[in-house]
Amino acid sequence: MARALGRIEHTEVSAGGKAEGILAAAKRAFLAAGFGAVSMDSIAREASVSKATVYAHFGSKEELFGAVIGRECERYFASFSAGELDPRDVRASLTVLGRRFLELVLSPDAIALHRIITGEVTRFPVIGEIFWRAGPERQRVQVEVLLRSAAASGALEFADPRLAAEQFISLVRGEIQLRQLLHLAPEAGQHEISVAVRSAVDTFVRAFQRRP
Amino acid sequence: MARALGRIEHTEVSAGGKAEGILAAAKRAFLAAGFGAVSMDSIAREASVSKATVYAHFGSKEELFGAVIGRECERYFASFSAGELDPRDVRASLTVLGRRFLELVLSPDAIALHRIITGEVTRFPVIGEIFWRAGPERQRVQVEVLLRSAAASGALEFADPRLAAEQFISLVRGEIQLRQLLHLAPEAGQHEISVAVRSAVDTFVRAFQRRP
DNA sequence: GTCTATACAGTGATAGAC
DNA sequence: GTCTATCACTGTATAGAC
Repeated sequence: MARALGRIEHTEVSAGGKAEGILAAAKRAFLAAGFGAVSMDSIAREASVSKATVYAHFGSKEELFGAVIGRECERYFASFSAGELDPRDVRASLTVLGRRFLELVLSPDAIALHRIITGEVTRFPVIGEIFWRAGPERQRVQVEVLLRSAAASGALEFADPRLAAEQFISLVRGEIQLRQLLHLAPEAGQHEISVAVRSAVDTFVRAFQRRP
Repeated sequence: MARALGRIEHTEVSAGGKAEGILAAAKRAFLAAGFGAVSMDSIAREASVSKATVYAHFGSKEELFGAVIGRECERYFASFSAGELDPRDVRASLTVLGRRFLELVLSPDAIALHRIITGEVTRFPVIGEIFWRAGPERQRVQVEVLLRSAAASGALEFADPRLAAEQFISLVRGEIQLRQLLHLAPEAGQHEISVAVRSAVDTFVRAFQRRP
């Protein structure tokens, strides 16, 4: 009984063992400061374990970094979906999808992830492809599916739906993501997101509406 | 005479004294590997001076880094210009401008600069604003000037020229820049750039051409 | 200003006891 | 598996001679 209590007290932060606690601490540290500015000492301290325990679970700093990045890529972008959209009202569907996209890629964690991946891709070439497959490529595919059904319903017409999906995403992203990446704006509010999405949808629909 | 010869031999790489040589070496090292992965030792070795000389000119690694970044931002983006364009042939003007834009931002040095700035902006907040003012903001202003004259000549019409300029740049950039940033493509060839610009101009003109 | 030599802190990683 | 203590090494930065 006393032992069980002791164990419960020991798993203060995370409920999934020490490996989870280490991953959580490493995630916070890496996303906040980058790879080079974080030490294994600080991660161990933050996770309330010794440095040797960190090395018992992850063979090196690089390995721990890779585990964190792969995990976060899957976690964040898995939530993006084009489901529950009405393909007949294409304007409303594009607006909802654009809003989901912007809310995701402008979230503080996604911005931090984007920063560290582009900053460290030279040292860890593999994380570029992991990020691309989990994020931008998956998003473009989802948009493309919606555009194809919109074309089938006759509302819009595309010579190249894949390219059109890419262009829609580019319009929605605009320059607002870059401003966030560069720390030029405090945070993107709901109003700002609404305005950006509406402008993008307007321009996109004008360009691709069926002509008589 | 012998002394002069000795001096000439000593300024092997750069013609502007040791500070220039140090800056050149630091630029190559930082752009290739990032801030954290570069040591002052390696910069001094590359510049053929001692480490103490580096510190005599730049008080710290951070100061040297800031000097390199500010310099390169100015150097690269200063070449972008919207001059010598015919505002009456708006399609041709947009194509030329889009090509200039893509050739600039997809150049290996610009990609490397973009990577390191977004990667280190958390540690050096000031470089975000330096980059923004020298690059994206200046480019958007140039595009906006062209769009206003195109609207005056009657070819296109814009409710918000500033927003339209932002959207044109977003369309031209597409996803090709991100693929370069993530090391997913070896390099952007002339053909790829031509295709990307043509698609962007097509969509943009369809969205903003004057309607009867 | 420039060099050689070095101080000093901090890093990633490991050995050995429990 | 986990800890304490320690290793070998590299990093930034500086002192002192010239």
